[in-house]
Amino acid sequence: MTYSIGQVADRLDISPYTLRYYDKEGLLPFVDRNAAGRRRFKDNDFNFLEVIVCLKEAGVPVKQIGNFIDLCMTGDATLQDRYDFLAEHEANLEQKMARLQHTLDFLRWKKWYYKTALQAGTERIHYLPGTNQVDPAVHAEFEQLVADGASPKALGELSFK
Amino acid sequence: MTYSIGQVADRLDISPYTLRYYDKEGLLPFVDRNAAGRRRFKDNDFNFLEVIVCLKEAGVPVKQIGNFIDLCMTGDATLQDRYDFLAEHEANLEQKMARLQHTLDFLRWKKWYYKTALQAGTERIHYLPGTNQVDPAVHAEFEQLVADGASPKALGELSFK
DNA sequence: GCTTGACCTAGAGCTAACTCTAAATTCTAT
DNA sequence: ATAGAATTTAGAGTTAGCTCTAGGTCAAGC
Repeated sequence: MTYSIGQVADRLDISPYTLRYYDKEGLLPFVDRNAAGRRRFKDNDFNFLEVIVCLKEAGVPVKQIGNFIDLCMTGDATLQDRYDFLAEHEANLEQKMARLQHTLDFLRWKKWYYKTALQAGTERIHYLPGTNQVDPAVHAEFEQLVADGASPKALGELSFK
Repeated sequence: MTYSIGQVADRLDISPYTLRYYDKEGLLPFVDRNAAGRRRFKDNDFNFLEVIVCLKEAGVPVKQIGNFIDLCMTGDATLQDRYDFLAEHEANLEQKMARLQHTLDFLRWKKWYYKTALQAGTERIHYLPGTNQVDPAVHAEFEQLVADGASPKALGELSFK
């Protein structure tokens, strides 16, 4: 069974343009061509494509993905390199997710900030008296609620009175 | 207390070029200037800067961050819009983190794939007999180990024999 | 007073990752 | 058999987000 570039594009939810671009960049050396020069993807090719999509999602630049594919085409001598490559990007991704968790926490605290302002009808409730500067104690108040067991996500929900 | 662009750049680990670019894009309308036209950041400005950095990390495009800052400068009439903006990007970020978790899971299964190949000395142990195609049962085997309680992260570690 | 470094603007340049165009060919369905 | 859709290539164009250059001003230390 083989698949045209359009069929693969549909299945992976990627445009044919993008697939050809990846091919040009050396990411698809495993793809066969028919007599007329058209790409014929095999079932096994999806194993590679899955890896490419995964590494893209992990934020690995196209060129580096190309390096990895090169290792794959070289054979058993590169097994350790391929393992190391994946281990490195696993670590990178773990760090990125930890950063994003902090970002999400921050977003939730700001949501709570606006929820409480909204309920008061004005942002001034968060300002130091007589100024337009945010009172640092406001953040501390939020942190205290969390420390007392409240869910940061629920605290910011408007339905949560 | 005020701060120069260089001091702010150091503190946020962002280049002064980037800060000026953000200013040009309308992200820093709150920054004062001294008599000579140099930017003087106030302590309260860091509240805005924190939000900008957070939204950037969350993947919000610079233009949209500018829209949010505009809302902030407008006053209490936009409190609901600001809340909605943050709620939308909270949801986006939650989805993104869920996708990244799947990506991380995939990366770990592939690491296990290479760990086991490495221990066998060849990738052929994962192929269907007499072919160069990966046996789909290999992934199923990994999934079974996870279902039986193994940690996906630990399964891929080389020290885990 | 002078030098060194930080800052200013306008605008050019850069990179990554697409995204599309043009002109030609091939495949598919009637 | 033929119309229309899909595919091919080379190469141009686009966008976001910086990043830097040039030419000038300003501020702090010796």
